[in-house]
Amino acid sequence: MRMSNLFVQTMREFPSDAEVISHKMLARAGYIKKLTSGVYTYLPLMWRVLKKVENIVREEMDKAGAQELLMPFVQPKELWEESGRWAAYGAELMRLNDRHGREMCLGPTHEEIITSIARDVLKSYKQLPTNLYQIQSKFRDERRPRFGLLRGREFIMKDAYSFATCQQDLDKEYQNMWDAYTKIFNRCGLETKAVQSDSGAIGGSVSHEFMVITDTDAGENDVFYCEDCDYAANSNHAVSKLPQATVDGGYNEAKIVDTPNVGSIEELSKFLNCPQTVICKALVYIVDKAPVIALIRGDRTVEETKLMNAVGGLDIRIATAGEIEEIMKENGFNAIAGFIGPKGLKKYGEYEVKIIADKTVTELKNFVIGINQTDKHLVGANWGIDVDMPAQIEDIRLVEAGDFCPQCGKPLKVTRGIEVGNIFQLGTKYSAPMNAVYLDANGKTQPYIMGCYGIGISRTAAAAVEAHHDDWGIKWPLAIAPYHVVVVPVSTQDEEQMKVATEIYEKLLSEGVEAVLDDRNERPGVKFKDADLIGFPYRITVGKTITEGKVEFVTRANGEKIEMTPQEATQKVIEAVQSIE
RNA sequence: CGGGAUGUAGCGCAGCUUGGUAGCGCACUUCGUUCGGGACGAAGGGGCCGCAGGUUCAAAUCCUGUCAUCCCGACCA
Repeated sequence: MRMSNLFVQTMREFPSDAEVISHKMLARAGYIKKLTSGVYTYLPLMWRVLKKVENIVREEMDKAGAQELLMPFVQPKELWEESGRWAAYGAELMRLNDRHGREMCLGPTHEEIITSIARDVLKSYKQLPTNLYQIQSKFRDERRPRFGLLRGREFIMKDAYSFATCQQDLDKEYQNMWDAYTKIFNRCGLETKAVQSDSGAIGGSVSHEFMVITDTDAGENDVFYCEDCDYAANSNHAVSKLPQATVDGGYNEAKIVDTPNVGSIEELSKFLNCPQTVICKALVYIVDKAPVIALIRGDRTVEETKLMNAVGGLDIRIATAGEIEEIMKENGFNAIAGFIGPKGLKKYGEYEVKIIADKTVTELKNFVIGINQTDKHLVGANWGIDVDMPAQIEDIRLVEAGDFCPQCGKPLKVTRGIEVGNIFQLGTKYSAPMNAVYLDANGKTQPYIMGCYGIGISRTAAAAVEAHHDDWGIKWPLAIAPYHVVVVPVSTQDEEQMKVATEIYEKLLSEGVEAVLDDRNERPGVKFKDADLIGFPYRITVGKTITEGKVEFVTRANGEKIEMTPQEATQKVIEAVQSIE
């Protein structure tokens, strides 16, 4: 490709609406163009990158024994009602009507479709296990699209679904996919960490996310991991052993004390001159419209996903001041947030008040707790005497750096990660309600044991930019770069330079190297800046030293510049390209 | 969805307070000079000033509404 023909417009400045580095770089270097919020055109350079990521994914999936297909993007409501997700999925599902008023949606994921296809074909245990995948655009109407390709509403995803007759086969396929993912991300030039995660709206039990570790804003997930063993988990799922802490308040007797305007744990701890660890904090949540009181030790934070799962809900939020007021009133109290306690809270409208205690509060003695009276707290409380121990005790706390590893007891570290892939064990979550069954060896019908496996293709490409860039631009890993090399004649007016540059370029092309010849009549500075910004892994500069038979060979990844002959430079690129897996 | 901000050329912005022929830099076209890290000069092309109402002799500017975009909080590839 000649640069003069390449469909690209680099910009001197970053677009003002971009926040994270991958978005800034990709927009400025002419890879993507926003159409509307969270929806981007992949311009020719970007599309080449995406196709490379796709091909790596495709090769490894095929090697792992999965078969590719392509399912429709538009899907009928009926299938989603079979699985129960038409109601459960919420506003993120892009719904629309066809001309007959039939309700449809744009596929955010394809469990329903694949299950309906599988049940028509996979009728015998002899056809199992099997794994089907596709690479396709997905649509999710995100509450808040941001970070460019990292959180678009429309994005490209590889999604795979496995069907098995038993848990052992699912376990095997799960491991098989795990191994394939490790290879895929390695080949893309990305270091990933597999972390345990919550399985969220897709459902199921066991799941892992593949995270690109990056301590920047672009990493939307907190990952807790242990350096001494293999434990690693998303913060929404992580558990830990707690460091030693005071749990006995040391009060001789239970009594109600005035705590005027002392609504926060920090203030309360100062006011009473007691550690935060001897306070039992009560937080009011609304889970799918039902009220839930979460009890947790004062120094700790509730992990809302864990709480939501403990209740079995799909949506969680902290209650508003107004809702708290109503709940209090309905149960004969009058208190504001900061003075809430579990005692005496029974109902809210048609719902019962659920009380969930985190494990951290169960060991408290002579502790401090709210009693649903504004400006008052009970000190010296004990379970079973002053307050009933809640029936449901769960781990609902957010792990903190410095907590101890649940496996080996060493301190946990925290970092941020970009989730580029995930693997789930679904079990019969879809096959059972959708009556997706096969006949086993005894002629009995059984639901498939399913798994699903996703990779964000466009997100992976963006994550690669997050992981590989500098102030001047992108540093693509060779395997997913849009082109392998740019050949730059310093002056297009100089016949000798142009001649040698063109020869190098043509030789590279003939050897299967994806090369660009920067034949623009621009000053060298412009060409170098563009080369760095676009991120060609290699650059061969043909300048004045060509009279001595030398060109400059530049490696973008490390900035190394070496003088060599045109033949040597050409050979170096050819070898590098041939060494790509 | 709640809170905050912004919409003026492909990109980055000024102009708005105090209404009066729509500007600057980059990019683009032509000519000339330059030529190893985003050159210089000259001459050009490109705007429903987000959209719709209103006030006014006159609106990018004032008023009302609306739409869009971005940022901060709860979800996920």
